[in-house]
Amino acid sequence: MNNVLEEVYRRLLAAYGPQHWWPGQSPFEVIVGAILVQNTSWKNVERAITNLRQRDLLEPHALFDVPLEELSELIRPAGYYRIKARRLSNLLRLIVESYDGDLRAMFAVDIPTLREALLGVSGVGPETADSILLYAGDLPVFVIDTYTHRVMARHGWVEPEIDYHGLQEFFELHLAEDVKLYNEYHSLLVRVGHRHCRKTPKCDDCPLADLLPEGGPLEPEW
DNA sequence: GACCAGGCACATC
DNA sequence: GATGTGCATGGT
Repeated sequence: MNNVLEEVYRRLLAAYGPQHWWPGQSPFEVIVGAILVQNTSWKNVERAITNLRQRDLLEPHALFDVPLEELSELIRPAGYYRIKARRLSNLLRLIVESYDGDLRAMFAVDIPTLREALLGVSGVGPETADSILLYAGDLPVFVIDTYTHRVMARHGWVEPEIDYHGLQEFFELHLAEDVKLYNEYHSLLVRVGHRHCRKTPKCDDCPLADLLPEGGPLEPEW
């Protein structure tokens, strides 16, 4: 434990405990959730997934066969439901047509190749792709999101202008390559970001408060 | 009623 | 290449 990332992780884990992200769900449910949760609270996503589960649609072929209009109604509670139905359909086409719906086969592909394939799907960006690789595929890929960026930049640990790949590299270079660690770390960053690192940060009683740079968090207008 | 939520693609300059 | 905008429901 000799770098700031490890210290931050220790504190977050001590403060919040394991987050158990995407517990008890199949890899396919994680994939569906990764699309549905885009810029949306998980609570809303749960309702949508419940609709799919009730109809036994949490399987690649079954869900791919649902007409787009019907699919969009089922996922409506998740918001952006028309665009997300399209995005889900795009991703399902890859899974069904390239891997015959076999997720084990898909995740057996080497990481860079699979990541590129996922990014080739319209509606799958870097965070969604990496969430799928880490949380559904159990592959060692560190997921970056807006909170990750905010927490790291506001504490002055990275340049605010750093991009997705740069930030991802920062984590992957300074941490042991460990799926469990990547999983827990990302979820803890979302947790602390949700509570404290908002547009108007509440830094009192934040487990990272005393690690703030002189003068408080940088760029508080984010 | 404003603001926010585990992004992404596309238009415009 | 940078910046702005649409997408939409549900909770605080």
